[in-house]
Amino acid sequence: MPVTIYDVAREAGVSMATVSRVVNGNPNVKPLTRKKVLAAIERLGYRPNAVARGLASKKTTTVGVIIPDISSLFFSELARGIEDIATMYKYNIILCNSDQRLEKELQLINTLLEKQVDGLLFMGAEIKEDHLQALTSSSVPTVLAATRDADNTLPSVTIDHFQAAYDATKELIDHGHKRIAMITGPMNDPLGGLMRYEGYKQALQDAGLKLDDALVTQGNLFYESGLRATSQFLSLEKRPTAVFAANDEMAIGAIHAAQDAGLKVPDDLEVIGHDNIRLVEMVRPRLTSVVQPMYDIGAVAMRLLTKYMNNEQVDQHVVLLPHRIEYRESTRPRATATS
Amino acid sequence: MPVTIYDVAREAGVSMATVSRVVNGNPNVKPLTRKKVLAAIERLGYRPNAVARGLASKKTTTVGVIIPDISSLFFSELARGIEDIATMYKYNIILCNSDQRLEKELQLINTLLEKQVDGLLFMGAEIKEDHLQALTSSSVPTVLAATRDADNTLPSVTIDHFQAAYDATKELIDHGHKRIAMITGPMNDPLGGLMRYEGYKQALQDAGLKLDDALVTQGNLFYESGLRATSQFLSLEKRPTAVFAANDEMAIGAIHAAQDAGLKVPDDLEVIGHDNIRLVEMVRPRLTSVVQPMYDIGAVAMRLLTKYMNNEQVDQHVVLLPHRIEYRESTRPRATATS
DNA sequence: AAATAAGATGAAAACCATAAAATGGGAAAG
DNA sequence: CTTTCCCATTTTATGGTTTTCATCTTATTT
Repeated sequence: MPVTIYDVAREAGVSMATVSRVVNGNPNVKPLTRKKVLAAIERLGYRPNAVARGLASKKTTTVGVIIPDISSLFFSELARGIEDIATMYKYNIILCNSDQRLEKELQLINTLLEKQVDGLLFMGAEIKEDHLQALTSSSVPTVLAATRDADNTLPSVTIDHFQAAYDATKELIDHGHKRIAMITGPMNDPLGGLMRYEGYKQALQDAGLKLDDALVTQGNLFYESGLRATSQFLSLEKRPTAVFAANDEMAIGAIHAAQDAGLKVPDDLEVIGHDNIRLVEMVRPRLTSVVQPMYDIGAVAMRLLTKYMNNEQVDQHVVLLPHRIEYRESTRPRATATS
Repeated sequence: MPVTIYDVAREAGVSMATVSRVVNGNPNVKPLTRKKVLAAIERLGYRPNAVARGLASKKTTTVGVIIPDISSLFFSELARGIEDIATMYKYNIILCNSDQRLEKELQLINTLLEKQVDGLLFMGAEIKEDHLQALTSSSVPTVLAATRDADNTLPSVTIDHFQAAYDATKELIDHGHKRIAMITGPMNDPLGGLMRYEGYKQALQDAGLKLDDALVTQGNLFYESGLRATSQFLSLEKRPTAVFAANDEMAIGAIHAAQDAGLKVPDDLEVIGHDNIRLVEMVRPRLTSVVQPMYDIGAVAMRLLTKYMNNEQVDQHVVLLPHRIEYRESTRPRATATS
């Protein structure tokens, strides 16, 4: 039977209320009393029971995190950002993998609410009506990280995926390419899939290039699919001379497909990836990539959540973090203004 | 104000005890009563409060997971194994990053025990007396994953690191190499650092090769350090012709260092990595690596923990999972028995 | 010195569930 | 027709805190 606050009270010759005050750093305690209590705590090896505390205070200092797959480089980086900030604000994290399966996501939301989390951080692709309903079925604050719902009902932290894809494509266009392929993400993902594709299309259109459906393939974000898509591109009669991939893993697949076909990157094929995961430094040539600041997205999302949990004023509930392109050797040196 | 079990009881015209039974699937409830209760739950949108339940039942169905760094490919894979099995057994996971800092580790153990986790899963390098003491300061079952304490006091799940390193080195020896370099992990890590080094040494010794200190460098497990270590090796007068790296990231660094120096892998330099993380498929040439089944280690560790949490009989508290070498193109084809 | 304010402490209720003990009704056993 | 047993259910106690609210000290003001 573990030591309770009552035992400490008896040992110190005070009431439990006083012990509680000492433990919680309430200033209204005489120094001498505090000392006695602290001594008793030490002597007995008292360890507060957070469950009891949670029941009494209706706060668990725990937030639920629903993530598609923690073993993905992308999400694990995000998770680290979340956890770091959570720690900073004295929260713990219950981490759950959803594999982006709707049913599981809904069930997880429910489980986490049962566990009385103080807040919820949700990552996933599409946010459906079901999600919204489940997430608002209690008054627990929720923040979306690296995703958004269509109507911006919920607070969210993302980058501007349309613009990011636009910029990447524009960069390739500026390099003089006319045939630019794209390996998209799953199109049921409104941001990472659809939005990036839209940005690509828009950039082509603005440059007066016409979209060639043969140069667009939907990938599944994994290396293999980038490899496959690209070797298919390269088997075309009219090959692309540049590839924009919706994530880095596929982009690396693209590089290797080119190399396997005896082509040089970037000379014969330029490649731009997306996300700038740590992998980009571990390929030859190193991969030029659109920086999506995963860690920061996680960190900012968590910070935002703490504000909601503390009823702080929030002026912007939809946060767009800046993106940029990190240039490496999978693209040719940038055209500096020359004649 | 949320709906409580009491509200449901009133609505259904029964006592809270009966509601509790229905919610917990206790069979001793008349079908009609169960139906009434279920209807009331539905009508009121009742959601059990897991904190209250935890206080009353002294079980939280939550386990604490202390991991060095979730953003590492190695550990995130492990974490996924843990989480999958946890889910299977209806547990949730509180995930904490320790960065392998002793102070933080101890503090996390304490926090998790305060939160009344039903079990603890610990990952880290060295297990010191402090750890043991903190981990046994309560009677919460603990399992070590991918690490062990020196005396095997605690249950653990690992592979045989000595043997794994021995095998990898032996493989290179069998390829006829006389100068085999090693990039070790941090030596304060008894398993991933020291043990692998010991295995390497033993293999050399058994083959009658003598250890050359110039061919051993301590790395920090990151890509860069593999890159640096190898380019240093290659600047030696008497170059190594093969490299064994204590993890894959460093091994990939080794490959690139060789390539940057104009050498061919595996023709001029054979490289073997360790862990077989997903990255090994994303380099050219693809990396031969010692398979450390991260996912399985996590899964088995979690399974073991569930046994302890349910007071099941455990016959082996120190589990060694099998390892093997996965051959790819960074090593030459294996010598099949020829003349 | 009296009145008042402020600070320190304690007693008891509340938090929401589970667990153990008690109750009542009906069936089987004697 | 009791007695015993079983089943479904209720009653009561319990878990370990925090949180009012009341009380008692002590300090401050006039």
